[in-house]
Amino acid sequence: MVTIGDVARAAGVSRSTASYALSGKRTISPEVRQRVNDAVRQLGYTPNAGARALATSQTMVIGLLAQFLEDEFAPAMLQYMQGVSDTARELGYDILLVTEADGARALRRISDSRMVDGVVLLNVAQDDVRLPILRAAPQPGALVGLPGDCSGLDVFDLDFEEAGRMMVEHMYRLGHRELILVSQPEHVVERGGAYVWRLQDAALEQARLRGIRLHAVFGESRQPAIGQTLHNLLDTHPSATGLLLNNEAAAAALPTVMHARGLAAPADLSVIGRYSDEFARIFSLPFSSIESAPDRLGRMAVRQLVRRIESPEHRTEPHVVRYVSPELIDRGSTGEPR
Amino acid sequence: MVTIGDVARAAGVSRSTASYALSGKRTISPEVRQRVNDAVRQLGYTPNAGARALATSQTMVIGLLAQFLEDEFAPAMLQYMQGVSDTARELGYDILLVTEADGARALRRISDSRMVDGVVLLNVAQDDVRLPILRAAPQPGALVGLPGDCSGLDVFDLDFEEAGRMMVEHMYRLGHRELILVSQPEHVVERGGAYVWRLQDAALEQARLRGIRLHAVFGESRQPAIGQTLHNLLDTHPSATGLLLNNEAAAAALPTVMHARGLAAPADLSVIGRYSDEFARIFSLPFSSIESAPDRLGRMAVRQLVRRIESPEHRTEPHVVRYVSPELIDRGSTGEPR
DNA sequence: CTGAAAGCGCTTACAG
DNA sequence: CTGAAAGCGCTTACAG
Repeated sequence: MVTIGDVARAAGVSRSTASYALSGKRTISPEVRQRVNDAVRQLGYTPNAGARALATSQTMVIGLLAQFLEDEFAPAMLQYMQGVSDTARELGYDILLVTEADGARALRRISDSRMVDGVVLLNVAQDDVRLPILRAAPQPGALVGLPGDCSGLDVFDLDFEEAGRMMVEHMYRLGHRELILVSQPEHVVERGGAYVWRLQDAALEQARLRGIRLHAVFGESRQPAIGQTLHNLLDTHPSATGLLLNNEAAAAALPTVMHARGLAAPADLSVIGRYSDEFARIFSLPFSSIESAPDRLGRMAVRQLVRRIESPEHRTEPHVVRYVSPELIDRGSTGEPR
Repeated sequence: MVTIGDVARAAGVSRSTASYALSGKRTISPEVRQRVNDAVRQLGYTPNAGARALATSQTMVIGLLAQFLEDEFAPAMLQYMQGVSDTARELGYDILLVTEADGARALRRISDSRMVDGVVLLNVAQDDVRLPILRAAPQPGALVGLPGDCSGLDVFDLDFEEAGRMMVEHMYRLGHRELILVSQPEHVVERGGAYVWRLQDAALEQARLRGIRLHAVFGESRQPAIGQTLHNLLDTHPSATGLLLNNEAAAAALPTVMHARGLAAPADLSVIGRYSDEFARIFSLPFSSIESAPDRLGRMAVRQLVRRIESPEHRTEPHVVRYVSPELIDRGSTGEPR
């Protein structure tokens, strides 16, 4: 391989001068700079990443810990990953993707071996076993998803409480007085998926305030089970006039279920989901929804992470917990109760 | 950070002995080995990846080049990525995920800087601009998807020709004589997505052999456009009794379309798709389908790549082009024509 | 404005 | 069975 020594020789300068000419970290005479640049182009020189990492203690790589959990809706994950990956590249970083089931072990491995300058965690649980490891790590970390204890880490998440209130309030204003809320599977709750109960508790509280009957249930994340569950719910609560979905699989299944029952939204049933616009487009979901903004959350997490990585001042700044405000995208699926 | 020097000091041996004790590359007395292992545990030593890479010219990282193209169905991509990622980890490798739009540039960057020991390319096109770069690279490469020129690379793909023949032949045997084939969008063809015409051409040829009328069209990869296209097709060819889908979005849209038209499979229309079983489960697609085996293809690509990376003999072995034989998974959506 | 040298943390011939 | 030393390819104080 061609090294900086080769470049230096070709340009007739020392290795240090070649290095400085490339980094711009000290003033170099224009002629020398030109000779070095020419040599680089001619020889096709690219710095060896491992050597540079060893010398600078910077890898220019960000670790992305994603878990593909059986009971969560995999396609939704992809959008977070894209937001993280695209933003990282814009800022000059590559992504080390880790999908190991044992996230704690994986995190320790990439952190201890100094493969990464920082870490983004997806699928963060209430009492996530990866957090103590990340806090003790020399690299900064950013989370997408709210854990019970946010100390020592930057946290980004949708404001699920506000999302729950917003769903209920929106229906309330339209005149609805009995609603059904379908959340993610109970497994997700048991595993500590806080967003499930954050939205649900807030929705229940808001319903209580408004005198609304709200039937809150956990639904499967797979077809066709979730479709059957939706049928059962509509059978069991015939007087409910609105449906709230904090469950992508349920949203994807609902069109077929409504078709089968001869229901139209909003004429027969008002519907609000919670998913990304991209998701809505791919699956042509005709329901108004709270935007979950996965790309934006991934982007925010990386931005903050890189800020901490690159500047000592930011490194020691207090950590942030930042909520993305939910936004209701109107796709015309809500109206007055039938 | 704790280095092998710290370990050596704690164990009372030289750094080289500590290194050998850990690698097992020469015989070490049991007591010394024990002392070294104890020191490692006590100090929490993990080798620095950059330093090791510099010394060994091995990074234990595999590059994964994936492109999220507007006109392809993103969720399908995730399954290839999982197959690659899981297999890599099993074999001791991490994944550098690159999703840059300019794949050629990205490939040159990670290859030239020696960030990876090998590369897996997804979304390979007929005349893929990344291939010449990969052939010239010092690292071996494996492709998922068949390009026009396979020289110098290991290639893995579903046998789309056989898949096309199989779809037609299956319908023929059931008595069908007029079929519709919906492929991916024409953009995909123009970009060089060979699998589209490989399946289509083979299907057309088989139809010709069997005296079947086959209407082959390109369909959108997005909702609701693809739904409308399906409606139009069924309107235009009322005497067609079978539908073949080489288009995930079409498969996802079809249940709703059939519902809207009051059609049932296979009573009114026989249907065969081409997608993964995982995909079928997530979206509850009730159609028989040719298994596209993304996890298996990702797995095969990584296995072969690692074989080349790790052994000089395999390194120089002739390259392989390996097709996964299509398998028809019967979900009961085909029968005699109405 | 430039060069010689040390050092990052490993591995691995070379010597004993 | 073990140690001292060289070297992987960079960067960056230290000197001039």
